[in-house]
Amino acid sequence: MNALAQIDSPPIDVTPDGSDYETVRRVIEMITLDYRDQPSLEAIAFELGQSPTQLQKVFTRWAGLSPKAFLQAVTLDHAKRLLGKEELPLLEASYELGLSGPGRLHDLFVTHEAMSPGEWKARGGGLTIRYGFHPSPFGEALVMATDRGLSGLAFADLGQEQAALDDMMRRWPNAEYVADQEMTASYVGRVFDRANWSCDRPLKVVLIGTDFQVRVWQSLLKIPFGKAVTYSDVANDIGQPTASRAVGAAVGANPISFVVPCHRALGKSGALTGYHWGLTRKRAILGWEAGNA
DNA sequence: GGAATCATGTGAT
DNA sequence: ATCACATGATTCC
Repeated sequence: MNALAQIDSPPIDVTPDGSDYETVRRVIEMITLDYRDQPSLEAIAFELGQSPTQLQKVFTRWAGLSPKAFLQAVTLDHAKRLLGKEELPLLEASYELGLSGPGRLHDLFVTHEAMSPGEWKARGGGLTIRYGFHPSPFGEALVMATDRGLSGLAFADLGQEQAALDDMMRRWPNAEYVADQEMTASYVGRVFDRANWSCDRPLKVVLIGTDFQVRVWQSLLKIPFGKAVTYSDVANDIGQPTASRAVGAAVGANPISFVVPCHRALGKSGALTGYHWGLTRKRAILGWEAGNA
């Protein structure tokens, strides 16, 4: 092999193929679980059966940060910095439930559309939802879409795909589900490849939830890339300052992870309080954003 | 710094 | 009605 062979993978941007994530996931897990004894890079590499340099390389390619810098990026200290910086762009054009409207709400250009109350009550009845699994930078992604747009995005660790699918199907039990990898594949490229983010055609997203939930999710969409807010910030933003706990519940019910950036909601102390698809993944996404901001 | 405790709004049963 | 929460503030160690 010649010297060029080692740059066979394009250095531009993160590869959307999910191959690095399993490694990264375990590193993050070890670092945060045993943060008391601060395992060295060597110790981690040994545990994973890899050489330190190899590990370093994989991690940096994935995160845009060295493991050390990454670790720093997910500490309380840094999280607090993400918080204080920017207020939500208070109450920009509000959207009526059931009405659709475009808006520049995310670095990923998104138009969202909410279900009408009637459609919500039907629990997905009369709706056809197509779904498929695809590798993503954060593990296997389950993508769901109606003919109106993206309606669900979930993550699964290896072997947990069925559980993720069950979880998602429970939300709209009366919908008809059709496996359709081909159809969902187009969304994966749009969502996980940043090169496609700020381009011509906005990503269409369908918010299926109660009135309150949809308001919370719309609020989340306003948080810029690499920034974060607290649950009470969101509560304020939707005009119910005492409802921060309810906001937490609604954030937790977010069906379109990553696109609706529920990972950018933190506790007031800056602590990562919870994530439906695992705290490790929340750290991973936040850290990845820190490295790619 | 925690741990315990309270007020709290929403959504599911 | 009642219960479980991805909260937050307060009040103790």
